[in-house]
Amino acid sequence: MLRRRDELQKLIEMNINPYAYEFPRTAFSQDIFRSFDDSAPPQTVAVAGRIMSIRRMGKASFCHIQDSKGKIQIYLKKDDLGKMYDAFKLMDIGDIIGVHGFVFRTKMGEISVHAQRLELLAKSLRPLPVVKEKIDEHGNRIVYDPFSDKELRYRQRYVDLIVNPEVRQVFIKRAKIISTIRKFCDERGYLEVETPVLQPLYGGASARPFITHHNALDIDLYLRIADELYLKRLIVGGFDGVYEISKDFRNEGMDRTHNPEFTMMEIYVAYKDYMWMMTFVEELLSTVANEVNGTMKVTVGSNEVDFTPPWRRLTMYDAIREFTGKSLEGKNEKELREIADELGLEVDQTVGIGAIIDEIFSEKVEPFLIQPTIITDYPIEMSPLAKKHRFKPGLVERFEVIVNGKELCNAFSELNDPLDQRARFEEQMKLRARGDEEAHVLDEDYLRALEYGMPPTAGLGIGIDRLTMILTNQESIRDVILFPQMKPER
RNA sequence: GAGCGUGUAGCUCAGGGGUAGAGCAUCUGCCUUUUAAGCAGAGGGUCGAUGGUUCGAUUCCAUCCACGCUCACCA
Repeated sequence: MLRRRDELQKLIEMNINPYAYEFPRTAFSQDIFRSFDDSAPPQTVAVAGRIMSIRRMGKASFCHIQDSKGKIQIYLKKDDLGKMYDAFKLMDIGDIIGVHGFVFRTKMGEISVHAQRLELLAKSLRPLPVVKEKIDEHGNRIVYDPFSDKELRYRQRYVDLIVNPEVRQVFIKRAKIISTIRKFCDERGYLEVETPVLQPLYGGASARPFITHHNALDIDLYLRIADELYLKRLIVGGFDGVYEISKDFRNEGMDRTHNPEFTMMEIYVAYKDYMWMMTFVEELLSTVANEVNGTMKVTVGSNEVDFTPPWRRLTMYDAIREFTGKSLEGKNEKELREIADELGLEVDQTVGIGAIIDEIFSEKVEPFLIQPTIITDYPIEMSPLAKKHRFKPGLVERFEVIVNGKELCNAFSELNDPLDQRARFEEQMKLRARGDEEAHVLDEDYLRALEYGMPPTAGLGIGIDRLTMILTNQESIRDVILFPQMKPER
């Protein structure tokens, strides 16, 4: 750092502004490679980027600069640059430069830019973790001593992005996923809306909220745990389809698949039911997979996941029967506990039928569903916002999409009977009174909205972070969130 | 929240009760087509923090902090 300060001072003394105002770039690295032609006259370009390596040989040097699309080699000669070549001697890996020059091919065959003019655009004062690499005879990129410390990578994501180009690709894909979802929904006429992040009551999911305080009103507000209840209010208001892609916040543990703030896409479509939504989500996710990776198939860890529709659909009971040989249909709580016991599962004594079934499913079925699978018809106890099944008592019209052993989407035929909804909320309040901090809160205004009448509606939620994990083959949510939550540095 | 593990130079890592090591990076010199450039030389560390044991601790012990993995929790 001190040395670089000295260099900075010397550059200033040479009458060079180390922090330029702009640079008239005409080309990116990759575009130059694409358009290069050995037989054509040399093309003049202006490129800019960060110096990533330097090879000095007295009165001539090579360096690689990195721009947003890749790297390109620059050849600098004292004969061509004069005073600026001396300035170049004061430049380091990490500095951002602009180069005017012509494109040529070196003796070693690398397409490079022969610098005719050099400008310093930003002097770097902090040494970059230098990653050396070479391409072996098979064309594989070998990286020596990569910048791999996860704590540093997450805390200083800017450095991670500079040094680890594959990280950049993950976030480019993430943006593509979101823009594809948006385009897909817009094309079908659904309206993108924004609903409150700060809510006087939180709802739409089972989770503990973050609480904050509004000074002027002197009231506590909650950061939303879901968008659901506000979006359905908009269906009451007469929109045919509304969707929102936004951050939700849940005040719970963090691990490989959970970050306290995460991105959710929710969509509600009037006059549709969950059967319609199954086809919708198949089309949506297969389109997204195809747009992002150019194929419906994606490698996730040691599995290959194929999003080509149609996906397998089976009921939760059938899935449990298939994977455990046990039939849960019509069983009472005592019988279910016995079955759970036989399967070697420990189920808390206080929980009800729904939770026992959910436990069996989560442990014995879900992890083994690798290909996209639609699991339908969940126990009513777990789903206070879903409509009762039209002919299966005790169940609701709900489905989840399981991919690579994890829940990716959750959808229902939305409950639009205000009296039933009130009864369900009251059940939740009883759970809350018994100490379940994650039980839903009764929302009088939401009930009032339903009392005005909500058309039959299908709703869907997709965890964008988890979707990104699958489509980019990342095993931690922290690798698909630019700035994941960390404890403060001390 | 629990268990296990990690923390040493800018980065990646060795080491080990007696004042600290490598490669790359950095600095100096040579080098006008190099590419993990090369050659010769040099500098760089509160060994995560705080206590304890010891003549002596970076090393052993305890506590704390941060991170990772697994589990628990979690739609």
